[in-house]
Amino acid sequence: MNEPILSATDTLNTASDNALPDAASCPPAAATRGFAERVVTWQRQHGRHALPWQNTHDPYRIWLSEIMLQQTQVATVMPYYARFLERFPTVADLAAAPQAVVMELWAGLGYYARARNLHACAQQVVEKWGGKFPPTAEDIQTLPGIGRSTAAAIAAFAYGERSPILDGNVKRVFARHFGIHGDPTTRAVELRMWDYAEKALPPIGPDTPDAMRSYTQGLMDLGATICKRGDPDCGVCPVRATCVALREARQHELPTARIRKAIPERSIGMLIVEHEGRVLLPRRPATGIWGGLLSLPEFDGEEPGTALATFGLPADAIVRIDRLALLSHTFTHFKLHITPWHIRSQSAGSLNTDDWLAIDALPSAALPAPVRKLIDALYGQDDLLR
DNA sequence: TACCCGTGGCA
DNA sequence: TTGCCAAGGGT
Repeated sequence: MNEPILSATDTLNTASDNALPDAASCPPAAATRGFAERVVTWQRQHGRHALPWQNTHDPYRIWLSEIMLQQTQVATVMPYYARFLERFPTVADLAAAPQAVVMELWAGLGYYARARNLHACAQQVVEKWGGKFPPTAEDIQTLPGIGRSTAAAIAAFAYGERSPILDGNVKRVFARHFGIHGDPTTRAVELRMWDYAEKALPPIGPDTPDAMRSYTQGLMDLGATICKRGDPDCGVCPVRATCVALREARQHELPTARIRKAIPERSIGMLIVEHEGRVLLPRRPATGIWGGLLSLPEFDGEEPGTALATFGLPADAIVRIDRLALLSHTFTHFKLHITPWHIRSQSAGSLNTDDWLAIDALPSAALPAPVRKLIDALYGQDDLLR
C-alpha cells in the first residue's frame, strides 16, 4: 500500500464514549474515500472464497446461509447448512415441508424464531413471489426473518445490488477504522454506523455488481480474519493506513464495550416420564424460549412435590423415581439450573396421547440443547448424528 | 426503545 | 471459571 495517508480522519467526531452523538454529524467524504476499493482488492486476494454458500448467485442458498449465520459462527452453521440443502434443495421443497420437520433439522442451532420465520419466508416466496426471491433488497426485507442487513447481504451476493450491510463484523471494523465511539448496540450509534455504511459503499460504475459482492464479503472477512475482537492483526490490514484506532493505538478500546446487566438465575425441575417405551415430550408454544420445540415437562424449584399430580400423573401410577445429575445451561439473558427426574410410570395418567414420543424416535427429535443432553445421557445416544 | 431470543467457542 | 459475543430480527 503506497497510497497517501488520508488526514481527513482528523476531522472525525471525537465525542467521548457514550456521549450523545451529534445527530447532524455525518461522515466526512474524505474519511470513506478509497476505503471500499482497498477492501475489494484485498478480498479478491486474501478473503475467503471456499465457504459452502459462496461461489453461487442462487438467492435461496445465499438466503439460507444468511439466516443460519445470524448471531451464529461459521463452523457451527456448516453441518446444519449441508443437512438443510440435502433435505430441501429448493425453496419450494422447504415451503412444502411440515414445520415440525424444519424444527427437527434446526434443533440445536438456537434462536428458534429463525426456523419458524425461515419456513414462513419460504412459503411467502412461493406464494407471493412465484417461487423466486424478490429482485431488490427493499422487497427482500419485507419477508419474515429478514432485516435491513440480511436483505442487503442477500441482494449484494445474489444480484450485486449496491446496498450496505451492518453486522457485528462491520460494526467492529467501522468503530475502529472510523473511530466511532459509543455502544454500537444503541440506536444512536447504530444509526451513525448505517450512515458510514452507505457512504463507504463502492462507487457506482460498470463493475458495481462484482465490486459489491467482493466488498460485502470483504467486510465480513476483514472482521472475521483481521479485525478480530481480541487481537486485531493490524500489520496486514488493507485499510491500516487510514485506521483511526490504529493511529491512536486504541484498537482494544473500540468498539466501545456495552454495559451488561448481571443475568438472573433460575432453578427448575424437569421430568423424564417413561411409560411403555415412550417419553413425555409436549411441544412448546410457538413463542417464548425454545418455541416450537419438543421439551420435557418442567416445574419451578427442584423437588417434584405436587408437580406430578399437576401434570396428570397420579401417585399410584409411579413405579420409580430417580433424581439425575444437576445440569446448568446459560442463555444470553439468564442462567438455568435443571434438576432432572427420571420417572417410570405404569400408566399414562390423564396425559395427552400426542405428547408421548417413542424412545427409538428420540435421536431425530426437535429438542433444545440441554434436553438433548439429558436424553442422550439417559438413553445412550452418544454423539452420533446431532 | 430496550428487551427477548440459543448455542458454542474462546480468551 | 467466567464473560464475551458471533453474517440480527421481532416486538
